[in-house]
Amino acid sequence: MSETATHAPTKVQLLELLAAIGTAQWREFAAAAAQHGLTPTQARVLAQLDGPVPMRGLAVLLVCDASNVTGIVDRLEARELVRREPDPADRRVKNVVATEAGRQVIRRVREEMQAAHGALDTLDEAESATLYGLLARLRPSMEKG
Amino acid sequence: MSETATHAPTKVQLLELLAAIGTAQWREFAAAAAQHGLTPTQARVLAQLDGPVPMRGLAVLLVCDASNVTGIVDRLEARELVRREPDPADRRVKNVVATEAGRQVIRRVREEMQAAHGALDTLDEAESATLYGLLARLRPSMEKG
DNA sequence: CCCAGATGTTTGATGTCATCAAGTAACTCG
DNA sequence: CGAGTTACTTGATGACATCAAACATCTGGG
Repeated sequence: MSETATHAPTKVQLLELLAAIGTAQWREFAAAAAQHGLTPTQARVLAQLDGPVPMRGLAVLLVCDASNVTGIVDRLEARELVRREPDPADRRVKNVVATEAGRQVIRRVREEMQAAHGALDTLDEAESATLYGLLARLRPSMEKG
Repeated sequence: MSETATHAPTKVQLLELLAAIGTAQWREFAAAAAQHGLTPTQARVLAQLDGPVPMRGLAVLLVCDASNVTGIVDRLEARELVRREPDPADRRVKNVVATEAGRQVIRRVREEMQAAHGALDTLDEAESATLYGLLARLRPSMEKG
């Protein structure tokens, strides 16, 4: 049998395993970002920019102070990966938009992440589906805090 | 049986889900650490200190420059959560040991993490075992990088 | 035994991220 | 309109992170 299911793990073991995988993934992301001269935080911001996002919105997404976002976007803008546009509806807000260069860079970072992940190929379709289902059930209570 | 298995998710979806759970877990860890006046990094160091660990060893565990560890341990030592002891076998190395206070603090941080995690109670034993098995298989290739 | 090279730790310079407090401009609503 | 909220920025400060360089100590081959 698939000896996938071993004995019942403790909560702690499961949490530690999740943590280990989480940090491994984070390190890969950081490494991929670094290859393009980005800090992990900068890459994270770029990853959020599907469309225009106000500064405040970024602060919410990153769960950090708004004043922090100013600096991060400053540095991204200095490298032309991002642009600040005035919001037509509210003159207080500035919307952040990825430039073409910015979109390309983050796309490459994502590609490298996937490439590095033959990891998932060790699972067949049924297993992926099972894993996905279990994790999806875990997610909401993990995010509640 | 468990109708946990939905349709086959894409690799990307699965990776994003893992990432979401990873950051949720990280944020909880950071929050728990903060309640005891620790930065996430400081808490992470304390978590490694089951026994004496040389500075260099910490740098390896944290995957960072050795000079960085100096500062982190300086701050922990200033708060008496940690001590530097000379290594009897090699006079170059200094072993870092958690003080009693240090052990207590990190124990509480861990407790708060678990408490916050009724998350895992949504899984029955069989499901936990399955999840653990699948994640355990994923882990090695994720860490290869 | 002894010296050249490797290793462990620290210091100093620099840059990014994080917070908080305060300031300015613009919106909202009674 | 004016009081209060909201969006963004600036400035101060502290924790991480890296690199380069200094220093003491270990190690191995001659």
